[in-house]
Amino acid sequence: MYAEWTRKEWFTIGEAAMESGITAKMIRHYEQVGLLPEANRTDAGYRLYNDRDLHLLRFIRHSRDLGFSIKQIEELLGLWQDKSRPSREVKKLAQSHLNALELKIRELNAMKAELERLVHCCKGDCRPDCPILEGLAAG
Amino acid sequence: MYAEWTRKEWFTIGEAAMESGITAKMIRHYEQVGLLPEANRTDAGYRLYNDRDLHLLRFIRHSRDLGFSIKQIEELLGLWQDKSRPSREVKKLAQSHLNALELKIRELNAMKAELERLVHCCKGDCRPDCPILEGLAAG
DNA sequence: TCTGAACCTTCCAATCATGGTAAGGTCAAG
DNA sequence: CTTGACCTTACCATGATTGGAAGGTTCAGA
Repeated sequence: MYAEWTRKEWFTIGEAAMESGITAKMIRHYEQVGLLPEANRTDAGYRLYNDRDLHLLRFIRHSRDLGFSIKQIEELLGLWQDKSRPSREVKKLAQSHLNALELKIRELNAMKAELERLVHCCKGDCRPDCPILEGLAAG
Repeated sequence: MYAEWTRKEWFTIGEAAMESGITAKMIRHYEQVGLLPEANRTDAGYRLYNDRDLHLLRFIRHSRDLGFSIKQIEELLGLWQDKSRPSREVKKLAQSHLNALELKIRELNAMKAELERLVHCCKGDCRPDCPILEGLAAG
């Protein structure tokens, strides 16, 4: 009955993709750019992933979901694997990304406000008068 | 005294760049991808721009500032130059971009909220315990 | 008239994360 | 033994922008 208690040990890239939520395409890409170590291979050359690898992939996916760049994730991975990191460094990195996010949000909100203003002024009927175009022409 | 009342008629690409706020590099690029018509040239091959061109460039710049894509600006320019457009079409285009903006803002705000949560939990000192890394590892 | 700085030209390449395709090898089930 | 679903590599495309290289032009000052 041992087998029933043993989890699957090795996963193909497709299975790893399903498990992690990262496409097989991107997993290969991450390996190529050095974000991931070279994967184990079968004799035929198929990539094989184990639980540790999946853990890593999930970490990457969650980092991407929060909008971290590949370069930042590389740093995060380094800190994650360094058991003696000062949490200060992680926080600094996260805070810096948070600032970038906030800046981007402010920019988009400014665009949104201005665009809303124009859109609300435009009747949107069959006639050609259009405050949106006038606004774009005038600045 | 005629000259005093006559504005400058022709601008080099560098001057047009200063006037419009679009870099010379991008003006050439926009011409190449068909957003701008081919510019007039001097005998030596230098591009020349007049007031109409500058007006066009400013329109493009304001559209970019509101986050419209090149393809959308192409459509906006078509509508702008079509004196018989129905304003409905302009409004539809603008509204669609507005929706995209709002979606993006929601996504970024979700990232921001989650990241803020993690950052607030992290002491950021010299010790290795880090809720940020734990959060990324756990999802 | 020469010279040098500040322009201009074209072409090619990089960025970032992702998607797509093609041409081929591998594997398990029928 | 075939079929279909997987895997492999390699190359190209997206979108907006930026960068550089290598070379021609313009203009002001010596």
